[in-house]
Amino acid sequence: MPARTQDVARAAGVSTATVSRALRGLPNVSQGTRSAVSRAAFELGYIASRSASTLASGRTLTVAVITPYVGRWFFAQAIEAVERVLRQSGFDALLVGVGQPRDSARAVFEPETLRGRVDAVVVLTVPLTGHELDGLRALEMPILFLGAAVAGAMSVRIDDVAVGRTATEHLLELGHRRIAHLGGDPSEPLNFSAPSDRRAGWMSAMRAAGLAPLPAYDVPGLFTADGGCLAMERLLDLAHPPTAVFADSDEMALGALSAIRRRGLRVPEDISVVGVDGHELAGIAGLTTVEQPVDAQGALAAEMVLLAIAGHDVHRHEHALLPAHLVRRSSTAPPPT
Amino acid sequence: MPARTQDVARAAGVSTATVSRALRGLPNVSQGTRSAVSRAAFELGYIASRSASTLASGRTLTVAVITPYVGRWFFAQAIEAVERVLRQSGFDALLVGVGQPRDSARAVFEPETLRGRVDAVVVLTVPLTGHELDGLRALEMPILFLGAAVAGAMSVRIDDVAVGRTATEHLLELGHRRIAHLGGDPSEPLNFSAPSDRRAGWMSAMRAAGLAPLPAYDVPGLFTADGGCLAMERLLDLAHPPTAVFADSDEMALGALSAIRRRGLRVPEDISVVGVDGHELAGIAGLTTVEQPVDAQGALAAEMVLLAIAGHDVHRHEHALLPAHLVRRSSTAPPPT
DNA sequence: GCCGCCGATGCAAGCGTTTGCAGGAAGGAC
DNA sequence: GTCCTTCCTGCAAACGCTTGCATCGGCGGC
Repeated sequence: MPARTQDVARAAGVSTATVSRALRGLPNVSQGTRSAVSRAAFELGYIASRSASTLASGRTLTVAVITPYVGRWFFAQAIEAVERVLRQSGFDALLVGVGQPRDSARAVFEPETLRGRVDAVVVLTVPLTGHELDGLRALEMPILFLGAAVAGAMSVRIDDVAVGRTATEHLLELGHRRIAHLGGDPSEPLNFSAPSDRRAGWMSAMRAAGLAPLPAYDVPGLFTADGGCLAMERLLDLAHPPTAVFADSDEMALGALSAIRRRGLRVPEDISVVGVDGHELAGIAGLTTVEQPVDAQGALAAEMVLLAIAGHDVHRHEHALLPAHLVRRSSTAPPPT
Repeated sequence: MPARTQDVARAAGVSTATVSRALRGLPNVSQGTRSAVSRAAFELGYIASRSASTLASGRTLTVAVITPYVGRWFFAQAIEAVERVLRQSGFDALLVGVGQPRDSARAVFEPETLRGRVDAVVVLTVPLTGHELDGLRALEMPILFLGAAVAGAMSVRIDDVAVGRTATEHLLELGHRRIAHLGGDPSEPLNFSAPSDRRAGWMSAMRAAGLAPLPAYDVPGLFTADGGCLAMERLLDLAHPPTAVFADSDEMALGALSAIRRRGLRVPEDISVVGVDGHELAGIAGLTTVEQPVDAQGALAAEMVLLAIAGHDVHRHEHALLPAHLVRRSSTAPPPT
C-alpha cells in the first residue's frame, strides 16, 4: 500500500539507486534530478522502510536508553531530555528498563540483544555487572553513561563528591556539627556510584572540619520519599539526634521534612535539611538543595552520542562534568543554641 | 561477526528454513531437529537480526509509546508500567515524545513515520488533532489510548467525571460549600480530556448539592506544583476565599498546600485540600487524594495491546475503566465555623 | 500390498533498501 | 581532433530472514 522506492523511481523517471541518493542528500546527484525525486517522493507520501534501510546499511537511527527506573524524578527528567534531542536529530529512543534490584529472579539485561538494533547506547546510572559491561563493549558502538563515569566509555555527570561536600559545608558554615547523611540502599547488590560519592563528600567535608562522621548518622533512605521519612524517624529516635541532615536526593529530603514536622519539630529552627536534585516540589517546599542540571545533562548526553555515531572519535572517551550549585531556601539555618 | 541463520543451519545440519521455524516454535518441526537447532543456536550465540526478520515478516516486536511528557508523575509511572509489561513479552518500547503545547513552531507528530516501525501504538493522554488521529487510524494497527477514551480505538482509563465528583462530594460531606477547583490550562490549544472531565465532576457534584460552582473558584493550575501554588494564591486573594480546594492532580494540590501554609493558614483547620493521583509525596504530606491505579492502567494497556497484536479482535474496541478511590488523610476536615 | 495422507524438510522467491562498480556524457587541456 | 577528467546515473548484488510450495518418507487403512 505505502509507496516504495520503486514507485518513486518510476514517477521521477530514474532508478531506485538515484532515488536513494537524492533523498538522503548524497553528492553526485544533479539539482534537477534531486528536486524531481523530492517532488515525486512528496506526492507519493514516500517514507523509506526503516527495516529495509537498516538491513542494507547497518544503520538504525535509533539509540537505546537503558534505565533502572522511569518513575523516579532524575530518571524521568533525563529520559525526557535525551529523547527530545534524539528526536530533533531524527533519531528514535528505544526505552530499555532493567529491573532493579536485579536479583536472579529477573531476566538479566542482555546487551547482545541490542546488536543491530541501535546505533548507540545511553546508560542511566545503572550499576552494571562486569559481564554486562563487557557485553556492552563487545557491541562496539558508542556508549555513554549518564550519571556515572566508566572507563573506556563517554560519560556525562555531575561531581557527586563535590555535591556531598557542598551540601555538608553549607551546613557546617551555618554552625552545625551533628550532621547526618541520608543515602541509598547499602543492601543493593550493585552500588550506584552517586550515593557512595555523595557520602564520600559528606565524610570528606566533616573530616576537613575536624569532625568524625558517626556511623549512626549515616542511614539508608532508599532514594524514596518514604525511605527518607523512615530514615529520619530513626535519626530522631537517637539519644543525640542530629541538628542537620544532608539527603542524597530531594525526594528523601522531602520525606525527612515531613517526618520532622510530624514530630512537632520545626524546620529550620530545630533541624536543618538539605537535599540534592532541584525537584520542582523542593522549590515549593522551601527545601535548600544542591541543584543539578538534569535537562542539560540529558541533552548533552544525546548530543555527544550523536556526534560519536557520526564518527567523531574525538569524543569517544570524553567525560563531561556539569556544575551543580547550592540553592539556599528556608530549610537550613544555624542550629538551635 | 555475529552468527547468521546460515551458520546455525550449517552447524545443525539443516536448512535455514528449518532453523527459522524451530527457533520460533512453529509446528512441523521434529523434536530432535528442534533441540539440535536450539543447541547450535545457543552455542553460536545466535540472535536473529531484527531488521531482517521485520523486513521479511512485517512484524516489528515493537510498540510505540506516544507521550507529551516523560517528566510528569502520571506519565513517568505509566511509561514505566507499559515498558515493563512489553519487555516481559519480548516487545520493545519506542518512546515518542510529542511537544506540548504543540504550536506551529514545533515539528508535528507524523503518525505515518510509524508505519512498519511498530506493531501497535499506545497514546498517553495526548490531545491529538483530527489530522493526527486520522493518520494514526490509517496505520491500521492496534491503537490504545491511556487516560482518555477515543471512539474506534481501545482505551484504558479511570472515570474522570466520577473522580471529580468523588473528591467534591467528600468535601461537601464534610460540610464545605465554598469549594474551588484547580484545573488544567484552558489556553492549551488542544484540551486533554481528564481536566475537563474532572471539572465536570466538580460542577455536577456542586449542582447536585444545590450549589452554583463559581467561575472565580475555577482556576487553572497547569498541572504543575508551581501552577497550583500560584492558583491557590489567587484564590486566597479573593474577597471570599474558598474553604476547600479540589485540585486535578496531587502535584497541583501540593503546590496549593504550600501556598496556604505560606499565608500562615492551616490545613485542614482553615482550608481543606484534596488532590488526584496517589503521588508518593501526597502520602508523605498527608494529602487526601483520589488515588488512581497508574501502574495497573499501564500494565493493562500493554496487555490489551499485546492481545490485539496477537490478533484477538475481541479487544479491538474494548474500553477499560479502572476504579479510583478516595484516600482520606489529614488535609481535609470540616470547614471552620 | 497399494494408496492416500500427514508430518518434516528444503528450495527459492521475496521483503525494500543501499552501494560498489561500470557506463556514458560533457567539458577542458593539449 | 584526441584523450582524460569529472559528474551523473543505472545495474545488480548484497543485507538476513520468512514463508508458500514442492518433495519425500513413513504409516495406517482397506
